[in-house]
Amino acid sequence: MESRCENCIIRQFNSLRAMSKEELKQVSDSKTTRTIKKGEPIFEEGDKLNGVYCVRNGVSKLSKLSANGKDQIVKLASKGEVLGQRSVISQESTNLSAIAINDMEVCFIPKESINNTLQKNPNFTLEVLRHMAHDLKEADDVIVNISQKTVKQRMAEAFLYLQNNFGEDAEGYLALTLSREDISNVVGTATESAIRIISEFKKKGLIQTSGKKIGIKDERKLLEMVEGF
Amino acid sequence: MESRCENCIIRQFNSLRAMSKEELKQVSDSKTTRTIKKGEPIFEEGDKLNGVYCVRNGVSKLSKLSANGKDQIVKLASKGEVLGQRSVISQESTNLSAIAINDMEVCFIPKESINNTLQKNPNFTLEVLRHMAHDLKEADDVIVNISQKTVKQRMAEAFLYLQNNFGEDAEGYLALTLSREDISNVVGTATESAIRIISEFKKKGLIQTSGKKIGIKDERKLLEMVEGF
DNA sequence: ATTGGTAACTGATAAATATCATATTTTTAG
DNA sequence: CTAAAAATATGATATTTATCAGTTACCAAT
Repeated sequence: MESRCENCIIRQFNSLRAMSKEELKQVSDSKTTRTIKKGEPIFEEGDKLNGVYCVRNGVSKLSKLSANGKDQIVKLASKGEVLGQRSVISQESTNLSAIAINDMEVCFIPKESINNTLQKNPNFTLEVLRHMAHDLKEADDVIVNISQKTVKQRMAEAFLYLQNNFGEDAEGYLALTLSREDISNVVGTATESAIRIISEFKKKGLIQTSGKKIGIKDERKLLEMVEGF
Repeated sequence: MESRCENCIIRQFNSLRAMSKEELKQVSDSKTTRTIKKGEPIFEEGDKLNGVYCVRNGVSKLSKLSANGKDQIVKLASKGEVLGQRSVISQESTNLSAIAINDMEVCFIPKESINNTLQKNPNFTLEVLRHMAHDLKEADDVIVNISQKTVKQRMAEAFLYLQNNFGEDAEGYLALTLSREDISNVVGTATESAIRIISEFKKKGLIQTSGKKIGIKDERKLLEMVEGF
């Protein structure tokens, strides 16, 4: 049998922690759990969402496809993140696709449960609001980064970001392994350019690689590079 | 004497319309009005804000300065927009500066009034949340635009944006006149590049200029350019 | 009206980045 | 295990964009 939201640890990381016992019970009764295989979409750009997805396991990329077939990854979401919130709140179709980077387990919560709580529980609404304020700040920072930093700086930043947010494995490689293409889509550059810079960083001893895995060897130099030295 | 918020038409355009009579009265009693001259800041990056600013007149640019002295304009805010909301909600210092593009009149509303209402009036909170969801969506779109479109495409888009959001004057020039530097900071490019593209568009008959004023002559071609034809 | 300062503009060049072609390695499907 | 497909890698080149240098136009203050 599926576990109940009331006992879910994940909840501690997101706005659902501001729900009352009764509200959580309702959510738990209406939720369904889904597994998504690596590479499969949870939802796609333009979809009308009937609820939100709470990530229990795995990582999803939120991205938008352009006319020329490239897509830009706007955010990487992992355990505890709630996907589709914005779309449900503003009652519009999503502007982003959510695609699994590795195998995932998510809980689908129908929008009625969310909207209901938004109407009645100011604490919950405020919590969601705080979360969104944070996301907005981050998005603004990304805008400034992309337009003011070079590809090399953004690559360095991306590795540090991955280290800070997803950690490292026992051998010192980044715990979240992205394809070169995904890396280039996070950074906003051509795949070949990303690969070239990886080679360069490796040659300079800033990082090490093993297959597609990447490990940070000289954090300080990477940081300096981000700052523009 | 200053006008009262209860009678303020501006309010219709922002989340303050969700306030109750009593809440509005409190806001009105605690607010102060300020005029800001063209070029002057309302607040600057890193400031701790003690409240929000409701724009009554004029236009402000929200931007962030980088180490190398360039700044990126993230948003243009005009009549009805509330500045500093995010910062007050997340209780952090602002990550953006707000600088007047032309002479402005703004109402300062102490954060206590806002926080108080956020705690007590779910409708208001929800309204603010909806607004922020919209801003976040726009920010995501900007990210994708900057990374996937050429400078030329973004320039074309900027002119159309200015037309749609600020309109035209009697002679068909964009009602909001930005300096070439501000245009380049919206688009995220070097000032010289922006100027060059303006010259090119003019030569091609897409726009016309008169001093620093710019008028759109061939909207359809600009649109096609944005789409990548 | 003159002057000084700033913004707009233009050309030449350099630097950054994308694209195309192709080789090599890794992964996947049968 | 092996063939085919996909991902990674690298070189050559083209394109885009930034930078630097210098000129011209415009506005503000005496």
